[in-house]
Amino acid sequence: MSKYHFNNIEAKWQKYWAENQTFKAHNQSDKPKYYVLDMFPYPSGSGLHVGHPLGYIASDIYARYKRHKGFNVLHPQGYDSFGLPAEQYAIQSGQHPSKTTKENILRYREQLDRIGFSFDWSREVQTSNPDYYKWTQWIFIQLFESWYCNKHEQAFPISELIKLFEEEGNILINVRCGIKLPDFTSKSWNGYSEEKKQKILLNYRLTYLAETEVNWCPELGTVLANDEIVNGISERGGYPVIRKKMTQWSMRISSYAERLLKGLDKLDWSDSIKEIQRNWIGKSIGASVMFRVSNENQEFQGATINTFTTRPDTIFGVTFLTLSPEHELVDKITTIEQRHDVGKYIEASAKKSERERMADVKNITGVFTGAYAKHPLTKKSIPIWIGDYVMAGYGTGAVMAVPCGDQRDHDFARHFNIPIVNIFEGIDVSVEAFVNKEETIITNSDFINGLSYEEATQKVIEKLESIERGAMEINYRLRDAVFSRQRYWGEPFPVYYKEGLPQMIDIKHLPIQLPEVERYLPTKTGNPPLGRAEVWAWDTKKNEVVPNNKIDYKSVFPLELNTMPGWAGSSWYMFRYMDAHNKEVFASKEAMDYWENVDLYIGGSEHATGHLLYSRFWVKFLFDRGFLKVNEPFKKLINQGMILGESAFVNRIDGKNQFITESKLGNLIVQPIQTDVSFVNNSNELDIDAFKKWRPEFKDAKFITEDDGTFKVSREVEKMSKSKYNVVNPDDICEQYGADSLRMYEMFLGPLEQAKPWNTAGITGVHSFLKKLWKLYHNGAGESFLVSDDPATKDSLKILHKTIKKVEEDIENFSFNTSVSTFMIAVNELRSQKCNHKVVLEPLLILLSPYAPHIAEELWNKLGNNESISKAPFPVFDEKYLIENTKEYPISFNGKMRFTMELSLDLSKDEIETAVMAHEKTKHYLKGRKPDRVIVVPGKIVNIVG
RNA sequence: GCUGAAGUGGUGGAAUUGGUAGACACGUUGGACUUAAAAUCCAAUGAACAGCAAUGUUCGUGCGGGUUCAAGUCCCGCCUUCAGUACCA
Repeated sequence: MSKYHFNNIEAKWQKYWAENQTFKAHNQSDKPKYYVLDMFPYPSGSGLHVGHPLGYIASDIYARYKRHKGFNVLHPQGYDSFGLPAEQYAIQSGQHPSKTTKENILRYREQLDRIGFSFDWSREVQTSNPDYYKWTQWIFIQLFESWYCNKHEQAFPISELIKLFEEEGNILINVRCGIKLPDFTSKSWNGYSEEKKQKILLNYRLTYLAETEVNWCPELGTVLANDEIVNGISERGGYPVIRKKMTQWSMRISSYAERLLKGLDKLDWSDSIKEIQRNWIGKSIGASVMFRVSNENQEFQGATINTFTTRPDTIFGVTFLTLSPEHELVDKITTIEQRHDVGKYIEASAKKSERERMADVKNITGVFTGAYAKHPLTKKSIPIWIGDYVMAGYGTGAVMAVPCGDQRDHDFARHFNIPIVNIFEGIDVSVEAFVNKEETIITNSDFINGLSYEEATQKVIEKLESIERGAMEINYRLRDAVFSRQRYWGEPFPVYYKEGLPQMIDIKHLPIQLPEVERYLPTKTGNPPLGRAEVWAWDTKKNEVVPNNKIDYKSVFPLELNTMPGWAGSSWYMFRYMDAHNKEVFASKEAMDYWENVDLYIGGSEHATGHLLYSRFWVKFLFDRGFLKVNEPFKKLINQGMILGESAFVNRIDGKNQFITESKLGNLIVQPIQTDVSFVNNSNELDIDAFKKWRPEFKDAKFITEDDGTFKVSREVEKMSKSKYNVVNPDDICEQYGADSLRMYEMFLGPLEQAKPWNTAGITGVHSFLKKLWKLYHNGAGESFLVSDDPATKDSLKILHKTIKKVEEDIENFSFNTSVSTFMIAVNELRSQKCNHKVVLEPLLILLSPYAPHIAEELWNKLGNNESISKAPFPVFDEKYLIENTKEYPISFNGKMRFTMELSLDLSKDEIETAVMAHEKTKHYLKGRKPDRVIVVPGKIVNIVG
């Protein structure tokens, strides 16, 4: 038992940590608190590959470091266990998603345990667990029971809104909510039926049921949120997405747009991720401008088209209006002559999928409505067009077109021969629009002639406000988030329907558990899978879920058939860890007061516009309603980069079952066949026999090899994925090299936030470092433990303190990669000094233990310590060991470095100069010349010029 | 198009923030040990030129300029790659 048997050591300490609950966090402590969190994984069927633990290793290093630094550290882990893949698998296999999920979680746990994380598993959460989603449902109800007041920039209980309606109607409230509903007085409110009141209230609630245009994915049979679509196709599966009108639950995240934007300034997140969120929220300041319709159709004379513009200064350049095809007034204002063309155009554009519309950007299409509107300032009549370059979802779905100042308006005007009016001094706009607002001088524009963009904008807004035809307005790109999914494996809504109106189930009766279904597909009538459940009705007398055949619409009502999206459970889980088993509340006040929010959050940047935005929204809402003390979930965020795989390809000669080695490819036409990377060694040589056995069609394949008989593959770096056969399993690495090697190597690969390719061959470097470390604590042959109590040499102490300083700085800066190098250098130097002194070797283990906890625990134990190394305080850096009397000064001539010279540190500037000029080598380089001047930067450099 | 990040040996990547570019590791080559392999250890390794040699000289951080005694690092102008986003008015 003297060699470095990492497998035994690692198993031993993992067992020890579990049995002693070494990493259990307590909700009370004299120590300062620190909360380190990973984005919890979705437990997929393929298990973990070496890329997944990267962020977990980083957070584990930091958590362990903080413990050494005397913090009470909360470092939990759990599973985001609702989601599409388990359900897709259930559809194919008929197996219940909960079964698959449970199996996958077990497998994940095994894999995670093997890497030696310091998670407090007693706080584990699973979003698909009813004890957990009870509170997801509870939050949903709270959102339903709340409205947002812009005046106070805060959410309030809906009961207060009802009180306001009873007292003053909704006229002022609408202004405060930014909602456009017919006004009513308190008197008429009080006279409304209960049903009408409920319908009105739905327009104010923070989660609401509404017919909205949604992204429908026919292949997946569900709607998708904007962030679940990439390039017009679904993020999962890559299926086409079309626009469809459906009644859906939505979250009024748009109410929080301004606060979500402002809150970013105070967060310690990377600039890039903040910028992504800022762009996604997409604030633009401009004005609304109203145009009255004035067509011959008497009935709609006086209808008003509201437009949004960021360039009010260009208002005198307006020559037409464009409405989106979906605009509500299109139908009303179109003249009888134009009705046919308009109808055809709308039909055609509705058929286009999101993707086609995007691909079609260069094609200018549109149609004239026949109607005209009056310009609010010039009173001129301008035509109203329809064009699908105007989006229904942004602004008001209508634009005032200024062809001289906007390229799209310009293109449209030229295509349809609409006049272009120039309002820019000294600019030619006949070929393209002039869009540089900073250099604008306005002309041809009545009272704003000669003004700059800012001045003109302000004057125009003032004018429009005075004649009540517009106002300053702020618009956000951020849309309300669709919250319904037509799927089985998600949180059921705590909602039943009475007379077509949604009713919340009292929170006393939560959770509403997912019902059993026979199959996981939509019903024949197109209802979601929950439509197949036979026990899915709500009995308002018994307050429980009962069979559907009991529905009488008097006391038993049908339940909601949709389920919640994946981001529901992940939007608040960071608070559940604080008090994971609480049955009364989602987490106790004491626990939340103590832990506050996450100090350090580590996860991928792909969640920038999804999870990271939604959870900020929910936290702000829970804060408003007094359920939370904090209004941001994550103080500091680190986005770890992806670890990529190195795929291998064998090249098949076109049309033949014959493969050719890399170097002989020449100009041959070949098809690269992706092959399993386990058949390929470090020199890119293919194991031909393994490859032949892999697939029956390759059994008789012929191989044109290199001259030495080997066959070389082509390689390419891409995402690690089962379908690319380039997955490396962390279990295999642990088996062969140990978890400590895996942990250190993942850190060593490169900067945490950067994407980098995995190369198993390189792991021997850190692995042999650990072996050398082991030998440092044993006698030369690595036979017996040998650490001396003698005082250490000055040089050894210097190495130790250099290492303390560097490692501490590195961890604080999350430069874990350079720390690993620091350890390697330290161990090499200590070995060359034959250092075996406890005073040096003991602190070294504490430094190393966040990175390689198992070997550190083992050696720590061998040094005679009975407690886990994780309880040891971080070594204190002492500068006195690094102070030197002399220093190597670089001496350069004309900026070119020539040699170094050892000089005493207490020399003055002049003394250094004298010493340098007297040096033999200086004379050699000067070759008798006299220098123009000598520059001495004390402590740094001497430069001789001339 | 817009926004953000980044370009350094054969490879992954260092560089105290303006001060000896290429740390550390992989790979490669040579050597030691061994019957052999594995393991381990040692040495060399940016390029070019000169020299038997120690060594020396020149070039070198995407490209072109600039500031400075001194630039991978700062400034100006480009190029390329990656990521996010997009008829957003």
